[in-house]
Amino acid sequence: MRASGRDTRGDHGARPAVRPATGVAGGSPADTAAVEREATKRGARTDRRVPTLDEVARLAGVSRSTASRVINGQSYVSARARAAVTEAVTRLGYRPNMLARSLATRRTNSLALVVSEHGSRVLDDPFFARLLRGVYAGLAGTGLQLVLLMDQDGQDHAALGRYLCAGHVDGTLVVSLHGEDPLPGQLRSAGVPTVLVGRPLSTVDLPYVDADNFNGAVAAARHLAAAGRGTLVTIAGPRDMAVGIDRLAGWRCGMAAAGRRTAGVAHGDFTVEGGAAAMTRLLADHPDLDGVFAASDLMALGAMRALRAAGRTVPDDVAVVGFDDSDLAATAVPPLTTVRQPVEELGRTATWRLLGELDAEDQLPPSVLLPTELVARASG
Amino acid sequence: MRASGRDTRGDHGARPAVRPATGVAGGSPADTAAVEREATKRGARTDRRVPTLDEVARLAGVSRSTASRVINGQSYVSARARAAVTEAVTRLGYRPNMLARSLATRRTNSLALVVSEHGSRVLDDPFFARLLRGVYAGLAGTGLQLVLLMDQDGQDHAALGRYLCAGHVDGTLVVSLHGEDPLPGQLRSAGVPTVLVGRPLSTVDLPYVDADNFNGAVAAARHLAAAGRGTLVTIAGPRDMAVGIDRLAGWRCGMAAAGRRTAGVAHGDFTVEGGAAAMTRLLADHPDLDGVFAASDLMALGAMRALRAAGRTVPDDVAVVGFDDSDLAATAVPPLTTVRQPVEELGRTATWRLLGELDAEDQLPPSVLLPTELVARASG
DNA sequence: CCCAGTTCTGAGAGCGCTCCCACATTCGGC
DNA sequence: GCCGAATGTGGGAGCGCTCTCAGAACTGGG
Repeated sequence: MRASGRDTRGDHGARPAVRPATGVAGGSPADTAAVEREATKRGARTDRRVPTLDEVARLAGVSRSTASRVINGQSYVSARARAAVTEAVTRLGYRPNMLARSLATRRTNSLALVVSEHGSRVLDDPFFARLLRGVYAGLAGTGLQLVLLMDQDGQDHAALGRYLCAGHVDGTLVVSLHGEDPLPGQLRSAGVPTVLVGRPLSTVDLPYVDADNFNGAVAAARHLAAAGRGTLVTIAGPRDMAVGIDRLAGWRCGMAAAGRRTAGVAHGDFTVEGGAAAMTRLLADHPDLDGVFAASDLMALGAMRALRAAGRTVPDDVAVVGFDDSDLAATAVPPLTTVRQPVEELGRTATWRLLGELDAEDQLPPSVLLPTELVARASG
Repeated sequence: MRASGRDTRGDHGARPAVRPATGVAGGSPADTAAVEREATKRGARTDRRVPTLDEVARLAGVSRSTASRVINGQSYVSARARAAVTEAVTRLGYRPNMLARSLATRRTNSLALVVSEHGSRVLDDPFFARLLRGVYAGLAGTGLQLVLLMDQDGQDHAALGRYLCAGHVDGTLVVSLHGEDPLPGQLRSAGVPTVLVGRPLSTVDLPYVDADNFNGAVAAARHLAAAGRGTLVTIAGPRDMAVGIDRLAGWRCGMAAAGRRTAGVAHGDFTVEGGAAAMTRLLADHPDLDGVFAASDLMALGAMRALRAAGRTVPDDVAVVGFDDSDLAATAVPPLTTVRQPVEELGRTATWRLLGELDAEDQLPPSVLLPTELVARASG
């Protein structure tokens, strides 16, 4: 028994009392036996049979068809039959088996939000929380269940695609695509209605919803150039994501339009640490820099931390502009000048677009771009 | 068409060019039409028929049984048949329909992680990111898909239970239970293998895995009492969660054991803001306080912010002790003294326990409590 | 009282897959 | 050459549900 040596209790719900400190680390649960256990062997489910529609019908003294009609609230059912079935349902504690229903109707009433990113990383970025809020808002009142899927560590990336294409969900929202991810192509060819959040890099024929990253970055460049800063650098996002590419392109374009050149570019991974590291590199290469545009708020915060550590003040020595306008931007010290993108609306719009797809509405816009705008605060 | 007035583009994947700023907010996508649209009307799926096992078998010139054997990698298949089926599968782009397979096998090869909390709130708390990491670690190599489910705004809480009990998943991990949530009971009676993360308040006969909150809080009390602080207060968690109750009980017990009494208790909701508000209240009631134990790191950070705002220094004027030992604790200024709970291991252990349940292993511990320990840093 | 129209009901054929069972082959050993 | 075992294959009955269709049971107007 693997749990030997670990403090265990069976008195569920009992009020805890002072006990000797729990100790004894014991073997890690992720031991070899657990790892080698294959999925195929799994599944000796509780054998307590769950009641089926047939049993309900028999108990109610009607046919399966009539029972089904009652359960799905259809008309053309006599009051007597309806009462009998309702009674039988509660007596038996019947719950319709969704799998069987879905198999027959070809609908699951659930959608997936896929984050093409390792799970643990996702939850650290406030972007996803906001996006999720938007998606939920878009889903309100539809009766659809949203399931979240993320890359798992011990599992190849293709498992996600297999899951989605196997009929588990009616539609898919894909966010945070990297490089040439095969996922959109798979979904496309499997005929799973899909909307991408964020422009894909690969040319896949799927609708997407994105913020206008390009023009947001143009605005940032224009702002810093107009502020009379001399040596401007940028902390760009990953090279393998459209959002990184677009913001860098916009920045370059805005700089060019203002007749300026970019002194230096460093790439970060949208995290605070990445931003700080990039800033440190930029400071080493361009000690005279006095303005920086970071492609995300988190990276801007990291940059500010690195600047502070290097003895520079913000905004006096160096102006900092971020991107996102997350909650952290306004509460930062000093408050962060940033480019606002409507993240909730991104989620809501993508959801709404996907629902349209499911309803086979025509006249749907192929893709949608939502406006971004510069929010000037104290940092630059 | 609802999207009228919004900037749309069809040139998927094209490099963006400078465009006039996107504007025109347009009507919110979550308009009435979208809300009233019922789930039942949904689902005109792409009509491109997906190939079935029958078609694969026919193309390969074998029976459905043989085709199935090949696809599931069983033995007793001739090399010739195997090759023919493999060929047919790729030619047709066949993907097994999981719904049908699950219906027949009564297994779905997926587990749910249910967060009994509104989605948007979840992602703000680093606890969940760590827990998720642990769950993924526990799942590595099993081939099981994890789906995340959270409370949705426009949907009654029961929808979650219905989803889980309807055969969508083989097992469920439930975290962040509040009060007398009916969910565990539903899962129990539906026979869905379930492990709770965190002690439930209701007396439901389900195994749980939890940190030793009680003794952790005892240690915090002992620590503050031994530090020679005179007036000690605590910021407790929600009254409707076991984790809140247990930490408060532990604190009280530890204080009593040290022959001290608690000057004041304020409840927070585990967020930074809640912690700050609670601290402000406590300061008003007990201006002479010089030590505070917050039931979470986030609340401790909020408390530190409120203390700073009130002109108190940490730890000179007031000692602060948190709970969790999240990443934020070590990087806080000053670094936070806190009670470490092994969150990743909590996730790993719960997962491992659930896998054991699925494999119908006997000798499984009913419930497990993992040790906590005080980590002394500068804040108190 | 008959017949068209409406309301109600049940039989039965799927949905796409698995898996048991029976039947065909092949193989090796005496 | 014969027989049991090992190996390969197809038929068919489910899994639990939906949904069409045909027919039964009521209406009520002429």
